[in-house]
Amino acid sequence: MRDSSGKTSIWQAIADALRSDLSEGKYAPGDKLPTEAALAERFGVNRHTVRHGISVLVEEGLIRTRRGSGSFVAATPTDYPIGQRVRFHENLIAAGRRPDKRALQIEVRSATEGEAKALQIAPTDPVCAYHGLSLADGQPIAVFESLFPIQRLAGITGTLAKTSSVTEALRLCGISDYTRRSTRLTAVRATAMQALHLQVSEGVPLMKSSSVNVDETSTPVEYGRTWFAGDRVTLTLEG
Amino acid sequence: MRDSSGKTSIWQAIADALRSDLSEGKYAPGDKLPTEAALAERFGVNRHTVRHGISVLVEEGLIRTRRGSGSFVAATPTDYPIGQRVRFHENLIAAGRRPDKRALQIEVRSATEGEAKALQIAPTDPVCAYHGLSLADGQPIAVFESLFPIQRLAGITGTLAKTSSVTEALRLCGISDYTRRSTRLTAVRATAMQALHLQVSEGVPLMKSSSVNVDETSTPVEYGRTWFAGDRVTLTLEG
DNA sequence: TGTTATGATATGTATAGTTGTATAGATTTT
DNA sequence: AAAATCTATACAACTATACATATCATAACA
Repeated sequence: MRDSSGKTSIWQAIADALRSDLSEGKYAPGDKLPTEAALAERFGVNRHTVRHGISVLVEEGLIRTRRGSGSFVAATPTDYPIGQRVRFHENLIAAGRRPDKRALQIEVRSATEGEAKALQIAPTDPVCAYHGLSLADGQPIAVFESLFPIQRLAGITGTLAKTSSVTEALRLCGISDYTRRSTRLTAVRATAMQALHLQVSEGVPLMKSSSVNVDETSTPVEYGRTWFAGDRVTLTLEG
Repeated sequence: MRDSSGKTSIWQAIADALRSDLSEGKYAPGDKLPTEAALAERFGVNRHTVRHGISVLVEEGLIRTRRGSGSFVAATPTDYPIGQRVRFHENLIAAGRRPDKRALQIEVRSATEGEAKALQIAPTDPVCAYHGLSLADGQPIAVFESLFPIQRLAGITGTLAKTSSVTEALRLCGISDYTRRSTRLTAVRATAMQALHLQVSEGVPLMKSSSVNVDETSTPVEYGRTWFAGDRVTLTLEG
């Protein structure tokens, strides 16, 4: 059978079969694929052969697997424009996705030297550190840490806990509008904790963004660092 | 093998995260950690995985868990000096802790041979046996049994029931001061009953102290045996 | 007032299912 | 002969679910 004419290996045939299933919309993004055991039974092959086929699609970014849980259809990468006005919520709505944020930790601490410099405050001045997770259609796309100068934004700590929206929180502190002054991008490897939150493997490349947002008087109101999952987000720069 | 490949397991990442939280002082000793369910939600993993991470810190002695109550930051070991003058209350105050005693049982019985010898009384002479629990900041640190020669200390039984303080009870019996004549230390395993009171697992190591306190005339007034929880108390010997 | 009952909450335990990894061997292809 | 492919087996790691058991706060009750 196999050796008669075709040179395609079994694992390749399985990968092709699954790929066409996906392109035909048989499984929607986020859907759970049959278990490896079920697929092995369906194709009449060993489970390892199925795994080989699946690994190809994982490599292509079409499938995400989660140990103990199953294999899932991956969402297509999200376009995320970075320009003068960067708004997470608006950006994702514009990209046709459902945005969501999850607060991981909100604390008040003193700023480090570099943070104080970015925010143009005195070293060791208190800041509100907002640690969280950004999701698109329920899939995590970035972890972030936003720092706010408390002395300029009284009460923002309590506000963040309720809204989880930076724009909203700033508005309630009297900042009706803010613009991005600077953005710096680098590529880093995911730490174990970042990988855990982003549901990727430790060490995969992330895009790290360090940015400063200022109000109408050009006074820094937020210093944010965001780590985007490289295979789920495409940063776009206008111009 | 695992660390060479650079992959950190999830439970290890969680243990690391919690450990750094503790070392950063995010949670003070005695504080309650978030529930396992809350941590599982925060990390986006199953509760069992969180439990695995927590169990590591429990093993390290950084965390104590209490079924039905929660997980708590373990208090650092209490320094307990043993010298000429040993006063439970004073010792713990000096260590910056809140002392407390809980009487478990107070009975009058006849002394055993060894007890009589230690107290220098006739065998089968009646003694007041004071069984109790010592706590620091609400956490049990020792179970003890104090024996008092009734014939020398009339009315001490009723006094103990009120004050629970050995020093106070002896003072009310005319013993204005007492000093320690001897202390013997051994290590034993916690019996089921001791483990229950100390809220530890059966079989964990305890430090057993057998001591004799004498009044100004060098007459024994108390023969005490104390079982300290090994991981919550550090006995210090001056000199 | 003090005791008991009750419900909500939290940890402990058990079982089963799923993906990840390792090892070994057989078969086919190069 | 060597490499790639596939099978077979076993175990580790994580998930999912259910239930047991301990604790705590509160209400009901004597």
